[in-house]
Amino acid sequence: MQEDDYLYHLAFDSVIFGFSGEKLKILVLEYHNTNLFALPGGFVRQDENLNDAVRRGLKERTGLDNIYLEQFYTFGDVARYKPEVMERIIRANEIPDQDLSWLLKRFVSVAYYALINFDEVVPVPDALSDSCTWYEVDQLPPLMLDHAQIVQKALETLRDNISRKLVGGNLLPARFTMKELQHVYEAILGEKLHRGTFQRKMLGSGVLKRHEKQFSGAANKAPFLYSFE
Amino acid sequence: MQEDDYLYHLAFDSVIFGFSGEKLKILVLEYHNTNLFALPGGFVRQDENLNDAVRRGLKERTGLDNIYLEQFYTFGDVARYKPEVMERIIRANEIPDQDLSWLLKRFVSVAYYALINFDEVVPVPDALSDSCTWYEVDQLPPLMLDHAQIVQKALETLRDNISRKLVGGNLLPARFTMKELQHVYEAILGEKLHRGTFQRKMLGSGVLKRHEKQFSGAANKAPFLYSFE
DNA sequence: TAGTTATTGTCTCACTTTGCGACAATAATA
DNA sequence: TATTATTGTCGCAAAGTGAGACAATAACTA
Repeated sequence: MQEDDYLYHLAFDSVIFGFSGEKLKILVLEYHNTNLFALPGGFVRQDENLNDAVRRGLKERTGLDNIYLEQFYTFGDVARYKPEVMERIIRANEIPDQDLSWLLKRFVSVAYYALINFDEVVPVPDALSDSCTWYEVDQLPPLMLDHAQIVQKALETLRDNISRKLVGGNLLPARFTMKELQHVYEAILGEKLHRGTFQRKMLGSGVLKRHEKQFSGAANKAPFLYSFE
Repeated sequence: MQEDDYLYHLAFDSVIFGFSGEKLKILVLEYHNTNLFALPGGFVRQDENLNDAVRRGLKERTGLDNIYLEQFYTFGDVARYKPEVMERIIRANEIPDQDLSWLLKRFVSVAYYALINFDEVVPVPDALSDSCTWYEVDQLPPLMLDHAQIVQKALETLRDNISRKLVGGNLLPARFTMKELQHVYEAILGEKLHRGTFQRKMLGSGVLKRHEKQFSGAANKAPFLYSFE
């Protein structure tokens, strides 16, 4: 990690959403020996597209390519510049001698949210972190800097987009039941939806393909499986 | 304009919308002796919030404070880095000796759109430009770098937001007729709207206050004036 | 002064969308 | 064969939307 490899003053942060146990979750890093929690993020190489840098970061944390990804806001307040926090992280890691002063400068951060299939992922911490772990969005640890605000805005944007873009399926496996899809919507919107109305609207949208039934072994009618497109 | 005053690699661009003659227009700069057209933009000072930098830029171009302003995307492709363009602008201006090499580096640009009342503004070019002029959005001159793409995305975002945020009034004087408001919507959406339906929806939203009538001198029923909130 | 004209505010009517309950179908169990 | 929980779908009422119609009206015309 050298000074000249990256664009000064510019970072990115990713709010990586997953869905499990009927709850919406995001990935959070914990830095070594600091008790600091943060969103996965990174820096942009001199010769790298911003979007590609974010995809590179996602690949490193999740192992996945081809993730649904959307940029939603760029955070550029002076108040988010707290060099003592970065210093604490660097110190705690006893990084070998090199010029890290560029890391102590002010950063503007471009924020993205990603939607991934929880089951496909084994999260990997970055070099400075002990862990990369799923947290329910309403039970997050205290996040450093303005990362709680970033999560908040990601959630708002996701809520605005969920009905307009039919994007909820990215949080599920390739095939899923209507009930599972409804649970995703309910977790994102934070409210119960009417079963009949939900099913009617989804089927009416024309983007769902119906497949064979899923026989779960339960003593009741088996649901169809669906996929998008 | 010194190197250390500004954040490296970071710029902003503003798509400033106005409405006149039933057309949607934006402000475009033309640089001295270059035949280059560009969006108004600028750089962020070391001790300045990103949003404040954009407001500073708007104030300089339009003279207005308290502008309706929204960040909509950050453009960070490597392809938008074309040092020869910036070099051409600098050369054409015969700027006195100082270190301008930072201007020749790659920039990531945060884009905003603003909505202003056309009649309140006398556009002011910046130091490098001959003019700052209104252009109809569908009759723009060829814009440098990726600025045409930025305008396109601004328009899409504005279209998405117009119905959700009741934001159209920012393009009109404090008091306006229902017909004028409808023309704003039609210009943004690019389609004709039904008069009765539009009026019903606007009045039903509850955010319009009705004032005295406007007697234009025409041989017909005079319309009411409205304001927002 | 009375008729004319263009525009405005509102209404009606049909059609679509949405919220919500109900009912038959069905997979496994008793 | 009856029972139970869940699913797919339907029906109905309420709300929202698109499009035409009509009376009201400001100024002009004869």
